[in-house]
Amino acid sequence: MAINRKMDFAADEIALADLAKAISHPARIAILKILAQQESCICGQIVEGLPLAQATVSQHLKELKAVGLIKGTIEGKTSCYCINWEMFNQFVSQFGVFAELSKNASCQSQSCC
Amino acid sequence: MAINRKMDFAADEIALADLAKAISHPARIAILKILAQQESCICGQIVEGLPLAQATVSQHLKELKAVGLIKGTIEGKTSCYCINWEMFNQFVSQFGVFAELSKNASCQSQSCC
DNA sequence: ATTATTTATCGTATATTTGCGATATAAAAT
DNA sequence: ATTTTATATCGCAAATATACGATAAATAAT
Repeated sequence: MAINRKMDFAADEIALADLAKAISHPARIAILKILAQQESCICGQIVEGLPLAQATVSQHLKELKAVGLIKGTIEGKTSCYCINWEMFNQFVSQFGVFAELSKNASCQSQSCC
Repeated sequence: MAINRKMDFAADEIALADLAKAISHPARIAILKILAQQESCICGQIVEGLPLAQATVSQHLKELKAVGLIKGTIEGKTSCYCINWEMFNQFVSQFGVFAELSKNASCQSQSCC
């Protein structure tokens, strides 16, 4: 890669890409589905629900937590995770930007595609 | 990684993860923004608009095209790309699934998060 | 016909991600 | 006090992703 060009992009583009990266693995999609179904809590049952080792699941949970898509607290011996809907909805709403940009597009030609 | 566990997940989870991965780099977010602004066409100006070498941009375009988020056609000497809104909207709509799952969640406790 | 322009692809170096066994940590159960 | 249980972290191997120079391919301009 020689050098990482990530920082040459706009902050909002980096932020959106980071959120997308957080859900760019089927395991992390599956985790979000499990958490959505149970609304909250669910501790280590996530491990049982996935075809991965405990260490690997823990790592995926860490990545989701790092970008703020889930919250996690320690409850005695176990850990408890849930979706951070505020962040999740903020993430999804960012896709509206693309449609807005296209509304006042400079060229509506559709000439080639 | 030893072995790739991707295929142990559900097809729809893999598909959504693949789309998310396609937009998990700021360069590809930036490309989609440029294409949205111009609605269609725009060939190699994308390269000018990005802080990356031509070969790198071409590779990013290829990835977006591979998942169907953009369409591209050759127009004589140049290439013309545009957003595939059908795929884009289908992608975004998939995030609604998570909210739906949470509606009939088995536990609304919010006890720990 | 030759040259210039545009874009895709190849090859390769480096960076990052993924996966997991081993181990650490910390609370609960005995 | 010791053992069991639950989860996070470390360290490493293998897989993927990123970046780009060099080059190919194909059209347009001269």
